[in-house]
Amino acid sequence: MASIPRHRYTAALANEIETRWQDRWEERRTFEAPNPSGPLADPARIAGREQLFILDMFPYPSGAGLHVGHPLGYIGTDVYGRYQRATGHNVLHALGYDAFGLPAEQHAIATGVHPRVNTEANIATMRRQLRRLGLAHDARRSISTTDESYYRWTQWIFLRIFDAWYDEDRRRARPIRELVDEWAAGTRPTGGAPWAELSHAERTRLVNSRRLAYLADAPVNWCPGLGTILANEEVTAEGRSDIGNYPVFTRTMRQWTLRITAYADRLLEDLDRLDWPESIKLMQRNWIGRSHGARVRFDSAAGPIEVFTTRPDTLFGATFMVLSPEHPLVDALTAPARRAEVEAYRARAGAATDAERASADRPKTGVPLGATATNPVTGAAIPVWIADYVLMGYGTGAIMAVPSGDQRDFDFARAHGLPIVATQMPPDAWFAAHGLAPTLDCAAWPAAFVGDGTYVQSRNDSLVLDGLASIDEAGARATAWLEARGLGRAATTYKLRDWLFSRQRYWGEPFPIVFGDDGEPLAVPDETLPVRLPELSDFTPQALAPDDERSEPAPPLSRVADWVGVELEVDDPITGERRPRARYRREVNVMPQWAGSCWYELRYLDPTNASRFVDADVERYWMGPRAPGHTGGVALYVGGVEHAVLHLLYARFWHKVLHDLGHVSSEEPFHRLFNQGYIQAHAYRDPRGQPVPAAEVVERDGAYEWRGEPVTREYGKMGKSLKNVVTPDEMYEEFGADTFRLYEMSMGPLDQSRAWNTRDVVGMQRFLQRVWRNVVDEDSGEVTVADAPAPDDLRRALHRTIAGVRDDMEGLRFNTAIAKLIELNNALTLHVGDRGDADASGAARGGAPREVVLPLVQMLAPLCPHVACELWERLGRTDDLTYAPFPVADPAWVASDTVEVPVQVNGKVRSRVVAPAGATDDALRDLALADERVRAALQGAAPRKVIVVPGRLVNLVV
RNA sequence: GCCCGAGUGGCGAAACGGCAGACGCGACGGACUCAAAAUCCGUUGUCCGCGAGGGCAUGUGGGUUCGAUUCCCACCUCGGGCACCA
Repeated sequence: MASIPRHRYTAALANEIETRWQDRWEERRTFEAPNPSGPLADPARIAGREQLFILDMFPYPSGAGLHVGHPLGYIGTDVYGRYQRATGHNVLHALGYDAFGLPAEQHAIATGVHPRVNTEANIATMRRQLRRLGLAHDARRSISTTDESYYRWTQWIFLRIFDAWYDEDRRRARPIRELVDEWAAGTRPTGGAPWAELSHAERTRLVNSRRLAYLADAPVNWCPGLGTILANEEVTAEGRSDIGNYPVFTRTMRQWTLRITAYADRLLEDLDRLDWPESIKLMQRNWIGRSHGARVRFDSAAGPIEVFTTRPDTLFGATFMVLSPEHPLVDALTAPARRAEVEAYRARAGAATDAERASADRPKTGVPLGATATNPVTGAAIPVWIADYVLMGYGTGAIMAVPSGDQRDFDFARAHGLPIVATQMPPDAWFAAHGLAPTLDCAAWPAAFVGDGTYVQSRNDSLVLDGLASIDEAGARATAWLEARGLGRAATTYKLRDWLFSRQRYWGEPFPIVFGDDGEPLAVPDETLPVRLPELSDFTPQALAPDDERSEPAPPLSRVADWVGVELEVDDPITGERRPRARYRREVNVMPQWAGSCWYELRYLDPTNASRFVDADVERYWMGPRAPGHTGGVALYVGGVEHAVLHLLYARFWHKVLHDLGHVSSEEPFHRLFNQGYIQAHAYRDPRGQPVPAAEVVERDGAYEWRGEPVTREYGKMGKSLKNVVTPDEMYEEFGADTFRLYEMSMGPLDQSRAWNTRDVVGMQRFLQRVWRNVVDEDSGEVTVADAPAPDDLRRALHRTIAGVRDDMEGLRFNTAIAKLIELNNALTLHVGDRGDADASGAARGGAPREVVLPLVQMLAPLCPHVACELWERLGRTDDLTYAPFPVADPAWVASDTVEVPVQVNGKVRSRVVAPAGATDDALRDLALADERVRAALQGAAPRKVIVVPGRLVNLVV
């Protein structure tokens, strides 16, 4: 041990430096970002600096603690933020905690510790672990969604949504009072009986039915295993809960629902204005699932049946109809002779879980109702069936079946012997691909034909599609024909459903809603917020068997009688006047996990504001639109891809409501989104399949062993159960935070997933040791830099590095920025000479030039700030490195006077020539032709063609 | 099934259509050490050759181009999303 030089940059020294600088940053409040006004204002520090709001998806405070994968994105934003501070920006960067919701509550139930106790302990642990990472966060702005001072405003925003309706004409939300006023004034039809003829109760129900937050009896995802309903987005394709993997059943219940579908078009169209990864935009587009087509009326004995179709052009091929088993007209249409069979089928369909109904490749079942409907273009009476492949929740819950043009209908027709009529002649290639001669006899077809084909057998007295060849044109003609006769109209349908917003749990925001005797919801007055979540000693949901579909939700809050009953003065939604004090019953459901994350970025801006959720000027400063047409929003939002259709859709929706109602200037919450990858790890199992500690596995000749026993390797997430967790604390201990940060950033592009390899971390530690050694003598601790100017080649390397690193930092390419800095330091080391053997010899060579060392340290600062600050100070700088202007490349030194140009013969590199920078094409060609090796390669032949890329390459084509 | 994305040394990865493999790990050789660790220096895609040098190489097969890891088409493999959405 004595042989290690006293002043070597070891983990111990790194730890000492890091904790010292972390304390100093905190004392000096280095990372506090000033607001333009309000309690966090500091106009002097804002002047001349452009604002920049960068954001991480905030974590939920897990009891499991952090592993090395968690901070990847946080380090990325920290590096970017520190770089932007050095380029003169006023950077807002903070981190809060998403602490309400099912994960925290499930954990609390498992451990028997109250979620608040748990949550607070976990937040404290995470704060400590993250502080040790040296993140440049403004600590004043950290919030937890469970703080009363926070969820008070979550409730307040909910009330704004409750008190709003969507005006389709103006394409925006408006206060519900304006709707009441327009109805009362008679300027807007109610869609039913005139306002004046309605009773107060009827008016209340009408108004409530139009709110953006409404109670509705609707099919919901009931999950007895969790004791709550779930949003569609929280249910997996297998029909199980995202959390806990319990069965989910479809049940009709009266639940809070948010009218996100009103925003479907804007959520879809505004994606085009966002700087987001295309893949995420695509996922949101698919989730919203807008389809254009037509609604068409088919008359039946029980009244008109309306269908939605994207292919009105194929109406002539509609040979039967299929209704969803839950369709309201099924009863009326069912012939007495068919009733028993229909009822049996409906019962079976109802009992099937979503999982069973979801698999697309199972046989198409269904039963006929014994009724017919009239095809509006052919006048034919076609049979009506029910089948579970038609879903009540999409379109109208009924379809016209065109077996020749839709594979599902084709399968169904084949299974049940229903007629198939072609309306298009498929192209010859289609038949050829199926090994078939062209024919209109669909009995010979192996599948439905979907695509452009010439229309046939598609005409009646007044509508002729025959001879057309385009789906769009034929569809437009058919739709126009239907519209002219009142039989249908162009229509748009979405996959997106309204957002089921209540949970029968304890650990969430209580609704700021009470009920009177009529059972209609009423908003509690704003000034009574927050509606506090009562402290319960028994917070567990009632134990329900996960498979018991018939169980009933029992929200824990319903057990708190003195909380549920409340005496209040509330405003009458119809008159707008305050009612006399009376007794009400509180809503006992709570909001879902996603509520708090729908607006948290706004609270970072103004965390202490007691009179508004965020000050308008402060919001405009940080998030306002940057130019006409700009959506505004966070400048850079970094997080995992798993929230593509959950948090990211919900937050956009809330933000748009707030924008419509004039509460925020930005139209979108997150202007630029970046998805960081995941850090994964190898895990190892012994021959019995038991995971063994990954850290103790050794590799021998390409195989893996643990305690002499062969083990198998797999790859996946880090987790306790796989015994492959590596924690940041271990990395701090073994290498220091700077090395850890550098390693994570050097592993590859930030948006790519990669495998953790503790073995590789040492590379970055060696790099920092070499940098350190170029500045500080390892034995004496003396700073050894020289004031003499750097030689030209070193200076050139410096300026090229500066230009490259700036580029990489802007583009979040930290891995290549680090590679460039290592190269520069290697060049510097070469210049200083091998100092491994002597102290005097290094000094004799004059040490590393200060003009290179200082910018190198500055460029390192965003990546490994502690050691950079330490070196900066040891180099005699007394100014704050965090705000020292980032080095600027001198173009004169980025270019060099000579360039080495590769010479190709027929596209293969045969030689290189050195030419002056800016040499003409002719000069380059002559140099190339004069080259010995080129002449050998040409073997006396004269090039037929010469391609010269100035400064880059010569290619001689023989 | 449909829709995205990705395939480059032993490993993580670089490369505005222009020198494939920067940078790091590992491995091998050396220095220092009684020794080991740590650190430092050198070599390291692959094949042929003593060498100078040359051949082959970016999942596979085609194409565009003077020139393709990069652009286009088809296929294979892996990863992700959606999944009876009419």
